[in-house]
Amino acid sequence: MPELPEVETTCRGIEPRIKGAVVERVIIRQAKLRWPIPTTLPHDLPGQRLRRVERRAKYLLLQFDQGTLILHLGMSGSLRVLERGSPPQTHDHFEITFDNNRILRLRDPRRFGAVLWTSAPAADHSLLRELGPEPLGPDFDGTHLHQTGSRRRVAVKNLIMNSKVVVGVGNIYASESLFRAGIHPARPANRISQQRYDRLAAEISAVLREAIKAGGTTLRDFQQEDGRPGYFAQALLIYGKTGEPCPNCGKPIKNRTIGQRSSYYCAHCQR
DNA sequence: CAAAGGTCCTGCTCGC
DNA sequence: TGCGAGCAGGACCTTT
Repeated sequence: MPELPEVETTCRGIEPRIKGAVVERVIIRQAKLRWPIPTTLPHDLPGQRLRRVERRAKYLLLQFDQGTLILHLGMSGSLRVLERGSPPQTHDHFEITFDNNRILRLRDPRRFGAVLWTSAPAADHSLLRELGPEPLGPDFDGTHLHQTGSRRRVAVKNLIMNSKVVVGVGNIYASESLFRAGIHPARPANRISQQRYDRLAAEISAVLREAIKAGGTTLRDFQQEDGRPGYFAQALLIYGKTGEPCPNCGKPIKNRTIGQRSSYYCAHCQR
């Protein structure tokens, strides 16, 4: 799925093409996503102007006159902006047609994504209220990780993938940042020094920034709003490279399951 | 049959 | 014993 860089790429891609436009029509083809898409949207959204497009964690927030549409891409979702008349395909579940003849269309084969509506401030929504800091924002650093990690015994990989600790770090970038920081993914969170957490925080921010620059990582489903893939897959150092030589020491890259997720690491370089 | 980029929810364990 | 925080596992769904 879309991790933070893919959602940010989508956010930046769709914003200039639909911001300021007025909704003409809303179609729900498949309401059964993670939660049902509110059936009131086709009635309530037309006539409202799209004021802002923002990202918080992996949620996209489309702020209209009367409230905010909260979108999540789940594991396999993507959003595209197409011209009016463009025919929908399989797994195209939801779309908004705007008065500038553009369609914002959600595709999500696995249907782990979500489309929700709130008329209150989006930050107060139950899905957003308890989220940790943005990894590219001012409240995220090694001290934050060190403090949160100090009372937990979970593997550090689980710590940084916990959205209450820091948002936006998914399975790919967790492996990448831990490799770059030289920290073993299974190391207990309470057995890592402040100094090493400083390094880890810096690597998390750096790898996310680099991935955003490349338009995200496409392994299979992800596409940018114009249909192109993301190009950061070529820059991955460790993710998905089981058995290949470590780019640092040459020893074979290992793979094991940590917290029910596949984890890639070099047993020699990461301690 | 297993695994794939997410994350909420439930129910258990642990320590005070 | 009770409580809250932390934690593991299950659930959701389709495609390869």
